[in-house]
Amino acid sequence: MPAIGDVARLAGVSKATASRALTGKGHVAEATRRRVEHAAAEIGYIASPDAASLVTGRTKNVGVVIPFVNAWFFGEVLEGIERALIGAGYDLTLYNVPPGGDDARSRVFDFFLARKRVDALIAVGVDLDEHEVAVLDRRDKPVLCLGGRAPGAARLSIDDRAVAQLATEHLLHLGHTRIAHLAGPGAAASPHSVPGERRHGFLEAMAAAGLAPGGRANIVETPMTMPGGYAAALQLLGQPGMRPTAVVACSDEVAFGTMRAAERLGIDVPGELSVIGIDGHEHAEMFGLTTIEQYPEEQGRVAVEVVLRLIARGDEPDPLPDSGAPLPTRLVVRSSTSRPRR
Amino acid sequence: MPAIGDVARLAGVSKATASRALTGKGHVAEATRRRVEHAAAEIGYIASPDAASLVTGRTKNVGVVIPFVNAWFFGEVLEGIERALIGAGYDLTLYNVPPGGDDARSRVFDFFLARKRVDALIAVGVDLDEHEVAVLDRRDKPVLCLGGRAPGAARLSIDDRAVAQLATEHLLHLGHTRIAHLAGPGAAASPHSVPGERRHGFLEAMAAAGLAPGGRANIVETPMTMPGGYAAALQLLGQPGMRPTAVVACSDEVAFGTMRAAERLGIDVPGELSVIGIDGHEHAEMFGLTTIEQYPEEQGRVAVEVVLRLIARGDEPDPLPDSGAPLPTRLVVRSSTSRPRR
DNA sequence: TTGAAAGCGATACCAG
DNA sequence: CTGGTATCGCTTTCAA
Repeated sequence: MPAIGDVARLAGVSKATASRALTGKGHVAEATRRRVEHAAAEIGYIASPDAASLVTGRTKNVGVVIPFVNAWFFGEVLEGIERALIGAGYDLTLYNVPPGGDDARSRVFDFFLARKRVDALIAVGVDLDEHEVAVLDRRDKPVLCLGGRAPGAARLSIDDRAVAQLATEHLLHLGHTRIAHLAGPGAAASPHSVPGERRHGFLEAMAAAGLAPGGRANIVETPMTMPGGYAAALQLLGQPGMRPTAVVACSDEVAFGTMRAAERLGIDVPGELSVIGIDGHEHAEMFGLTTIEQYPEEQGRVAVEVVLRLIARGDEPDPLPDSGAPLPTRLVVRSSTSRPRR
Repeated sequence: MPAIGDVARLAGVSKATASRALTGKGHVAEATRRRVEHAAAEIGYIASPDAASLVTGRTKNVGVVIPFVNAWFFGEVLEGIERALIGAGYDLTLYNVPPGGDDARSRVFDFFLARKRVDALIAVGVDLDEHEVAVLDRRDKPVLCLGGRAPGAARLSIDDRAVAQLATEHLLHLGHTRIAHLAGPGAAASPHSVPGERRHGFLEAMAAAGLAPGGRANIVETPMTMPGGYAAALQLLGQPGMRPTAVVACSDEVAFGTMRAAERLGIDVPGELSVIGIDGHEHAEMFGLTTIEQYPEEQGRVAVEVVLRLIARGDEPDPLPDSGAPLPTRLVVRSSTSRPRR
């Protein structure tokens, strides 16, 4: 296994020069650099990142903490992050931290992330507490939250409240008045979580239309999955009487479940029930789902961009793009929403 | 940032003893060990994995190469692998290598994996060529394939051919004779790929029943996604005449798309069309899909088990469990298959 | 059981 | 622009 000394010897230079030539840091005569590079190629030299990390303190490795891999939104984000990191020459170390898995979670933060294996952390859809941030901070590892929050950490996200508000307004403008919301887990309990913000946006839009919901029967919480949405929608639509004419689902997957439940119950969409989702899921078009698109893969890309800036910074101010403006979203109207039937 | 020297000093021992006490390798008096551990805890000592790797050559890190993150099967496998690795104290470095992304792929193998950052590689659903294996081999990194193949590497997989055969037989036994197959991409071109093996199993079962397909019209290749299955099924079912009465889909997602297409065309499932999938997707129950389950998360777990054995081995023979028997699968009959209508 | 010292493989400072 | 050398933090002989 050739080391840099071998390269140096073969090229007839010192290790120092070989290093400079290979890393590109420091000045080396063009001719020398070529000789070194040739030598390296010839013996198949590959630098040891461990040795380099040991002295530089940088690992060219970013950690990603994510609550699910197998949910569309998170999978897209992860792919986006991975692509961008690889493109920048960084490795991605994956930590799956599902909600409620507190033991696994503290293990990740106190054992894995406390070591110096990563240069930074991207936390996707997770709220970090002070202790967790402190662990990273003490080691000078920048933290970037995508979607979630962490005390004192950089943060990138869409405006969840505004998005839910817009979704609701879309239905209101169509003439609906009996609108229900399928909220994510913990929406009522954690007002600053993604489900909480979306629920808030829904309520705000309803209130602004003078439709303060009597009782909470028209908000049902559900896991943000298709079977979750299916079950919740059955519950919501099953009883006749004051059945809603429209549903704001907290995610496209929940919306798909809702459409499926409607079908099961013989309720026509959009004739008898309008459904709007949030996400821009890749299946939305196929199902004709009206939704508010966000762009998770692109979000992953941007997150990497920001985090690399955070790593490289010489202490510039806020490295967030667009001075921290929310990430872009877009309403896409399809065939799952229409005016309520007379 | 405390180093092992600090721990040693505080505990009143040498670095050597501190190291032995902390790593558990080598004999240390019980009393001494406790003193060292106390000292370490007191100053918040955390070992530098880089320094350790530099001398041991082990990184406690396993690379995972996977073609998709955002497809149910692969997401499950990835979660299973992650959980098992973390449980064993290993980091997981993720490399997403989509089919056809040859540039990205060679970058991963020749740049990222050629370095000594990982102790082993798990390749999920990817075939590796000799060069790619050689890169790892030369560095003594074991390779384990899950689903795919690599020359000379350990391999774990279900029996794809038998699975497709069984799926087809299920339909045959129900009395179907006009059975179509929605195959994965490259099924005809690459007989040893997963889609290829499944296609083969389908054809074998058909031939065994004396139903050698006239023409290839009853095998359509499609991306293994729901929209893919939808489009392919529209094409397959759209023309009346010799429309099949049953479909073997190469995956559950394709099966879902097929069911959706049938619905769109007003074809009743299972009355006019039986559909069987392969995977055991978490939505299968909700859609009433008959399928052959495999257990991707569990497969991930087993893969980790094997790969850790590969890393640790003192050159024992075949470290595959069950002497290389195929991974378990199970037929689950639901409401998407029935006897053909008279 | 413990300690002293020799590396592991690179980078970076300081001279020249 | 280039070379010598200290250094990063740990593990591991080799002796005691």
